[in-house]
Amino acid sequence: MRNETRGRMVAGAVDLIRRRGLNATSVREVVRYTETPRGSIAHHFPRGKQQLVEEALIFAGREVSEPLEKLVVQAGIVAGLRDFIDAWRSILEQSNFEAGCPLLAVAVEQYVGDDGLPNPRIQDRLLELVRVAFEDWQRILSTGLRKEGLTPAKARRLSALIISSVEGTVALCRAARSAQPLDDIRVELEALLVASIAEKKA
Amino acid sequence: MRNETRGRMVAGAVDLIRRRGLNATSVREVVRYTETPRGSIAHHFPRGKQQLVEEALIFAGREVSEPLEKLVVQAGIVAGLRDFIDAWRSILEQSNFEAGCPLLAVAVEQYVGDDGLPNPRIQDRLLELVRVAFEDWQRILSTGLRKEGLTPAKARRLSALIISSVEGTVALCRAARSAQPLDDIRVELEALLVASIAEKKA
DNA sequence: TAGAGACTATGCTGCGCGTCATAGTATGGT
DNA sequence: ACCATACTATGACGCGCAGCATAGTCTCTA
Repeated sequence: MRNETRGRMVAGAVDLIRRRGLNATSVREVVRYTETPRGSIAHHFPRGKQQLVEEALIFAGREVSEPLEKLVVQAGIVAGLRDFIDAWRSILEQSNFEAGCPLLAVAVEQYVGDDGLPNPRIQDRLLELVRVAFEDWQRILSTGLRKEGLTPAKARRLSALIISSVEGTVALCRAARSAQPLDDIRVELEALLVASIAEKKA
Repeated sequence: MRNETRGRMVAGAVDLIRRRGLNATSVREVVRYTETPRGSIAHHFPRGKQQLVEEALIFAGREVSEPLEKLVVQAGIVAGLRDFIDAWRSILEQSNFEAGCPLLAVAVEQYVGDDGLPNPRIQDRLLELVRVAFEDWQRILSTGLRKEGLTPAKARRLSALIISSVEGTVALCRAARSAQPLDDIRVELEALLVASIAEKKA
């Protein structure tokens, strides 16, 4: 009967990974945090923590890509960029600069199992999910840029710059406890986009 | 007494945090990894893991800023950027895309102590060190940009863009197991720098 | 050459972890 | 009424962890 408990657990895992990172997020903590029954974790996620994290990454990726795709298609790449950045600013400010991007957290850590050793098998699987999510975002931005007349290569490079600089800036903002870096790169990225589009149209 | 053990421990902590992240790096693992005596950890770092990590962050920050400053002063900002990016590419490729930036790792996680809970006191101290290191890098790049005639505000924004995009890209490269994103942003960042400088001189 | 201070060896405590096993409860269909 | 199935409750197991304490060893100097 597809209970809501499962969804709460996934969303809670996303939120904890955002804040603490991958290895600092234990399944027991997810259970406490979401006030869900501890006994249900093995029931809903028979493959344990690995499965919970996998679903969290997929969920987190979609949470970004779905609204982004809608906006880029409807309002164009510049509006899409602005919204992309604003969304991250909200996450930062509403968490008092304690929350970041769960995908970045997984990309920067290595999964270490209960034996205290990195598990390459699981690590590869998680990185694959991170890669797919980032590629998805990049595809969306890239498509929007090509609609403005940019070449595929230029669109690929610019969308890579957007994603990596925003991801990096979110981390910088956490360290600085300020959204200033986000404002700074927003100005530069917008100007760069506008210039690249104008140049192509000339 | 000129003991090398201490230095090996700090360097080992840097390397492990680079690969695994902050919370996946245990003091005992540092000792195993560096083949240093376990009993010496409490001797050289009386404040325990916190102190070891603090020194690792300072060390890692300097490891970047010192060669960067030299190069920017001697060869200018464009050469500095190129070298900055090349250095990160080396770290990625020589580790088979398993190592990243230890500062970023700390910025993205929360320090969780042996009680399994985040420790805000220690977290604040670590974030402060990360902030200082990033600010140092930014100061160096910013100074190089102002020497080319850019305004302070523009120099601040561009240097923020450089640092955050490179940091973000290093993470993306780990997920993609490829240096392609780094090449992509290098092209765009160099073009942006050259254009910004030329525009100012006109 | 003897002693002091720097360094190393090793075991203990208490804790949280992920996983598994077992038992209990609720609910919907027949 | 019954029972299968979905879900929840709880405890045990073995592990690695950080921190600490105690005892042993080395080395430089006085």
